[in-house]
Amino acid sequence: MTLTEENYLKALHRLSQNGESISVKRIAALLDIKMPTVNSMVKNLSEKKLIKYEKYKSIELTEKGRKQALLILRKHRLTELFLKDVMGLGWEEVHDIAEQIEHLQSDLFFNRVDEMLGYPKFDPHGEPIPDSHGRLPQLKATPLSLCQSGKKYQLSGVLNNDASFLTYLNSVDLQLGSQIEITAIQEFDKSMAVKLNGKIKTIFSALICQNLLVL
Amino acid sequence: MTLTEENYLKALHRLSQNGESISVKRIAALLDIKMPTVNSMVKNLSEKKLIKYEKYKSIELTEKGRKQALLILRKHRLTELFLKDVMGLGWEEVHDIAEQIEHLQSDLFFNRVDEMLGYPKFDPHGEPIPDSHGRLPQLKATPLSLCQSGKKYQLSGVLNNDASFLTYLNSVDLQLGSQIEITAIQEFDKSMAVKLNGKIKTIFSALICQNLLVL
DNA sequence: TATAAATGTTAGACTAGTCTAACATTTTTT
DNA sequence: AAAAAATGTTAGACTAGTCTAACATTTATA
Ligand SMILES: [Mn+2]
Ligand SMILES: [Mn+2]
Ligand SMILES: [Mn+2]
Ligand SMILES: [Mn+2]
Repeated sequence: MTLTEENYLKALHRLSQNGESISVKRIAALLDIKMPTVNSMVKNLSEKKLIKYEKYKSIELTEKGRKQALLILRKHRLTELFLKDVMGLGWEEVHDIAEQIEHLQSDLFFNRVDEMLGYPKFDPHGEPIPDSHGRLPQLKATPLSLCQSGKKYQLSGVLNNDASFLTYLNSVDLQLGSQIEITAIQEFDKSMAVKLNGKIKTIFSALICQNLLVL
Repeated sequence: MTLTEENYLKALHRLSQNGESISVKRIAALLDIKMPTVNSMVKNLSEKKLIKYEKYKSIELTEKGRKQALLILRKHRLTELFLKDVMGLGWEEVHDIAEQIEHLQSDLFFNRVDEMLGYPKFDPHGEPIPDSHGRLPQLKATPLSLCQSGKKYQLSGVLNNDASFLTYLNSVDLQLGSQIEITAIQEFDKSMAVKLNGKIKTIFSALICQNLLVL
């Protein structure tokens, strides 16, 4: 598989995550590529039996395609954790580098990464790492935006990996495992007053709350 | 620069090493690509002022092209040392992976690699690592094939990075820094009887001797 | 020095991946 | 149900990188 095909497969997998059906339009938007280009790649992936496709119908990954996607995701997430835990980079710095290293062809390399990290289950953003057969454990964290006032939660993941978001979390000392107590919820804009790690008090906008996963 | 252009530049640099002049034929042979393909890439690199080229004349890297080549070589060699010293791979395993990682675009990544390794000067095969300005220290090791009988030397580099060669050296416990004593030289085939690390006695063929650099 | 061999170049074709412009189908709105 | 909007497809062009076949130039040999 080419690097381009791998990136399409990853996009396809991501779009199939929230139950919604996959359209040419959505793939094009996610990859910032024009629809006719996507259309021709869709035909190509279909010929390779990586997706199920009929003209004007919505697109689905085949079992084969889904497995391929998950194996690339595995390399991406292992790499991110390696960059953070072994090389000491911040969780806001690792994604762009992993986006390149995920295409590396070397079992030797990734097996060693996996081994050095102690066969980890989660990446630096709390996302589960598929196993070497492409199996993905489901996790049951909920977005902070659906949580109740007065209760205490633990940060278990983030749904947005933009450096600007993660750097903001750094600035309020929030990491995976940090405690978040909701002290009040604003009716009007759904913003939350929170106490972090029992210390910092601040306000989270609705958008921030939607992107924080807690247990 | 594209990955392909980077690989051509590296090849050009390598061919310019032993003083010989660079021909389309030699580039084609080294990269296992046909001459007309090389010809068109040569025109392309020439337009980008990375090489000096006139029809039917021999090819030279410009200062700009040479610097680019050395910066890629820097990434290659830093990566090889990282794979060996940080990740524990063997010197016979690192080249192929480095061939891929050398094309990564991330100063952050390579600066961190450099830092973790303590700003090293040599790669796992004894080759000097160009500095971040593309400057390359010259080293004055000599091939074992030019050395004298009865003297003791120290292995400082290898001129061949094939896994088969390096694995052979592993099998006789030879690493960078190992002692090699020449006990006799065969007139007929220039093979050498050697004592390694004061222990193992064996015979090195002329081809092996040509590929070992010593001080 | 004339011929042959080696090397280099041009021309034209092909694939992967991208685009724009035009056309087709499906979905939504009126 | 008709018209309009949204979405999807086709056709055709372009670039990077590769190839083969044919032609040109330089170098070596007789
Ligand atoms: Mn990521
Ligand atoms: Mn990628
Ligand atoms: Mn190497
Ligand atoms: Mn390379």
